[in-house]
Amino acid sequence: MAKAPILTPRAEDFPRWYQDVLAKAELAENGPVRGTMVIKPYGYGIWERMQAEMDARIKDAGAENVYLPLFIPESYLRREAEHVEGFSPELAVVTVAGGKTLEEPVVVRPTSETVFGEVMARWVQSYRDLPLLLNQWANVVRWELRPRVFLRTTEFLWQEGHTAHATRDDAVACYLDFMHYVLAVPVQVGVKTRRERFAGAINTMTCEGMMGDGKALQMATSHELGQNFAVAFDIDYLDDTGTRQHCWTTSWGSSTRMVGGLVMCHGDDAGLRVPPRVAHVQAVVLLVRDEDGAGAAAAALDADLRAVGVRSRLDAHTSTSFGRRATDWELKGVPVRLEVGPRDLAEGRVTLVRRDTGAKTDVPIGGAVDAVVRALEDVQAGLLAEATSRRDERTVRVGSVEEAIEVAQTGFARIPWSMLGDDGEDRLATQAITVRCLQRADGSVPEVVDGSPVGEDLEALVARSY
RNA sequence: CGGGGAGUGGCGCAGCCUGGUAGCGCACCUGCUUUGGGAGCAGGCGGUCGCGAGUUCGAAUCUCGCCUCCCCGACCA
Repeated sequence: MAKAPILTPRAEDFPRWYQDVLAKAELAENGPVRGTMVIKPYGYGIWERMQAEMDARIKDAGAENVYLPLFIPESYLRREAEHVEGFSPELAVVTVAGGKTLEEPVVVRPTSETVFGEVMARWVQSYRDLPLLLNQWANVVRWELRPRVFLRTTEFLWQEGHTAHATRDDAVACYLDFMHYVLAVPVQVGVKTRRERFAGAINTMTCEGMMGDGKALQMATSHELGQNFAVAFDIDYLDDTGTRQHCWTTSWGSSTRMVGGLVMCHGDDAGLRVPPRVAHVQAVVLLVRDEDGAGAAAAALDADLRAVGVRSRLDAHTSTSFGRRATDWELKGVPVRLEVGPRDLAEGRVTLVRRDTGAKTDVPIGGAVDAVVRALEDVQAGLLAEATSRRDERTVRVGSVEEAIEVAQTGFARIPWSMLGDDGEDRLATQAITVRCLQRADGSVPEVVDGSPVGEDLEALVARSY
């Protein structure tokens, strides 16, 4: 008799499946205030891995970490007209504190361009101070009407980089490598259209990933702020001729939304599948029954794995049935599982199970550690390959807005930008479809001049999105 | 803000119409038997039924008021 599925099948109701995975894999739950989330140890462990990998890349790119305040004077936001206009609907504002009504309300940061602007204005005096490359890890608050855990929460954790340059300069491009190499999510990099641009930027670039249901998720962004914030906050320097100049600034961010993207990109009907490089538990040694020395053998394998740097965990909770524990680790998406029981030991072997394919193989106990290390590499590559082929199969080049709407029901449509334009964007919007980004025909990022991407071969990547 | 629902052990729900000992599933605790794919049986812990007033001998249930939350319609990591 077939048992009821543990999770809602993805094909039946994808959003419900997503909720089920968050609960069953113990990633997060809702907080007491609508839109807030409690990130549980297993979910936070994944975020910590993301932070470690991102932080290393940010530092490689030359940026240093700082911490700026959570509270921002309301007047700061008003200094950049587009910025305040864009963010005001989602601001949380403190008007009472210390038992008194504040003379000037204080805003809980929705992002920190304004405080960075004020700080940079003081720190930058000379062209010798440039470029100034800063980053901070922080929480931010944007009051959400339609929250979804990890994907769109009122408070979220992120990394925000802020840089100042003497000339218009490239933003840091470490996201692509991180998404591809660590998260195994093949992202499309392009520029946002005017209407999707960050409030106050002259150009916004985005990394768009395709989820398991063909919808898009913006997984990171980077903004060229031009001289807008430099003018508003007097971020000036003296150049080598002694002339006062405005800086050019950028900002770029990635957030806990990536955890949601990870779930929706790699999860299957049996639960989460975590790519080994971002897995906080890479392998679990699952003791079947503690008989005939199986317990000692399992503990030894776990220790051997950790000795070679595999993030391994021993599950010797034999008071819980084997099947239950196997299912739970599958829900959590641990990439590789080693099953150790008396039956295996009698034959001098253990059972290795790959989470991505479900394939089971018997390996000699002496070669188990090497087999796990190899399997981790295979799972990493397998997940990337699977996500890439899905993206490629579901990305279709079209020649009309009607076709684009059709294709966007199941994936991404590529349509010549000249065929779409502002009117086309309106037509798509009525179907809940948006232009995710603009690219050149070869998929490269176009140049942006005076706020508009240029090139004869511009294409719009359109899709439904989260 | 406009339309539709719901508030009952930790979670998911029934009971309300027709007032009378507060119930079920999951989870949790104890014991025994189990353990190679979601264990079984037995016994247990846990709830001033969203808040306030009213009707009544008696209110989860009927009446009135209030509060909160959820679902569907414009922008954002």
